[in-house]
Amino acid sequence: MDSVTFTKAMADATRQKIMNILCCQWRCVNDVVEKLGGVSQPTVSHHLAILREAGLVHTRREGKQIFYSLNQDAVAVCCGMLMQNFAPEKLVISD
Amino acid sequence: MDSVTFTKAMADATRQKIMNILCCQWRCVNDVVEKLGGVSQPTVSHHLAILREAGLVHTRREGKQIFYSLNQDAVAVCCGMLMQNFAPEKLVISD
DNA sequence: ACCTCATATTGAAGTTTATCTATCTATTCT
DNA sequence: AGAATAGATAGATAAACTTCAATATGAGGT
Repeated sequence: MDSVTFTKAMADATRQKIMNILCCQWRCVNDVVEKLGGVSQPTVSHHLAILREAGLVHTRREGKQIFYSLNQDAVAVCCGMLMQNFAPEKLVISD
Repeated sequence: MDSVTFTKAMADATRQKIMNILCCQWRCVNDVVEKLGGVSQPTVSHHLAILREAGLVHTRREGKQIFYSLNQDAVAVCCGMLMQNFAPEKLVISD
């Protein structure tokens, strides 16, 4: 994944709130809708699709429900990429 | 600076190209326009303003020219913030 | 004071994005 | 098979963003 796709996927307050909700736990779509508050289900579904297409979330179906969780590995890799591209002099390479 | 401002400022291909040009060196606006190619001076000026307002570039006036360079410290800090917020389980805390 | 050069600002056009309501699809239960 | 539920998709609208041409600002030189 490239750094533009990554930053575009993250460049929205609602999406970052969703990412926070999905950080460290699996949640079904309706849980996210309720936790967010004030955002419709289709809107949440749309944001989740963007995060999914960017590879930033894991997905798992369980009966009628679909669970999402944040892909922390992807976030970490992308942050590393940003550092390499845009802060190379600040990067500490460990051996 | 918050993570939404940071990712929004970075969420554009032209802006990331500009950031690359300004990485590790000072450049005046016209240099950036020429290095980019195919983008007008006002457009570059606009992108530089967005980066400036986000605190991602340093600025220095020298006669008629204004020089810009990438603020790698800010990038590094913001990447660290993203890691803390969205990849806490991947974060290694050194002592 | 005027002219020139470098950059910023303004205003407009076209595109993308976020959001909603309404509807569709897929799964489970009876 | 039919109803109910969870989530996705479609279509519409309004706001935000990118870009450019034209113009304004500001610094230096003549």
